[in-house]
Amino acid sequence: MEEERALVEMGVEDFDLAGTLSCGQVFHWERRGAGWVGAMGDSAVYLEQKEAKLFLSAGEEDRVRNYLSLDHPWQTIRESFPSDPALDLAVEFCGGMRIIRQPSWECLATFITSSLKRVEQIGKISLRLRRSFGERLECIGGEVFSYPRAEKIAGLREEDLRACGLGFRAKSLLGSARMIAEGQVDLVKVRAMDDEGAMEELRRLPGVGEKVANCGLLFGFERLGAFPIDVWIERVLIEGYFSGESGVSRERLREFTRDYFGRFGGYAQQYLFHHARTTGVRIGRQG
DNA sequence: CTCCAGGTTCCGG
DNA sequence: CCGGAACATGGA
Repeated sequence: MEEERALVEMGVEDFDLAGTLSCGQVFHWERRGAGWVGAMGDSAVYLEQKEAKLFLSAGEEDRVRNYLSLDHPWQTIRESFPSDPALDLAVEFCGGMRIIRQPSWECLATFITSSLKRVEQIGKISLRLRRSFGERLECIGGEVFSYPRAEKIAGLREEDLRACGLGFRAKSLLGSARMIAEGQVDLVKVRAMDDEGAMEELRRLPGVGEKVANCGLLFGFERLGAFPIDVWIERVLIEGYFSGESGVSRERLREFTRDYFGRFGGYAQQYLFHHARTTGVRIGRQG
């Protein structure tokens, strides 16, 4: 078919496309047939994996390689991990999953809208914002939409955002977009800061606390040592590393995760998160 | 109908 | 510094 010719093939090693796109680090990729469609920033692309081959929209090879972090040294990362029952299991389950390079604003904005929402809901909010206020793009799998720029959102009203299902998060997203549009926070400068400085700067934005800032740093600024602690990771840590002890303080968890998981701690975190969430380990809940 | 979701912020002790 | 509560919305 005519469309088939617009796909090119790329060899990949130690890579899992489905896991990478659906592990909860990015929320707007949609399944289309045997593959996925979505926007990498302002570029639409179709992606499909068959074993060690990746099929993608022609002309997007370099962007895809970069976006999917195919250059990350997966074996090195894996070997840098400590060995313990919880992490060993998660690494085996998540083999080939990459921390991708998301544009910093859309990553940060998406996580601002993530608080007290399930992963599926975060995706729906992202897609509604994109369809309502983003740019329409086309690729082989159909149409997709880019994430609206901070300047675009800054010009909207809170109720416009609430119409996309944001609830109380609308105020935070709007406030953050305005601070960035006005230049009060410069994400380009954040990129040049050290981890602590970047964290401090991001937390000036409304709706950005420690957890969201860490997600931003890990997924949007390639700080692979950042270790976001959410309710899932907290359970995993307490069950797997603190013998189920109750009342482990935030500070103790922070201190433990800062050194224990090594310089690629963010990778370990995402593997633990995805494994726990996917295998349905739910402590303190029935079912 | 009730409960809860990749949290943040504000408040009182 | 710490624990609690409010905060909107939608799906189970």
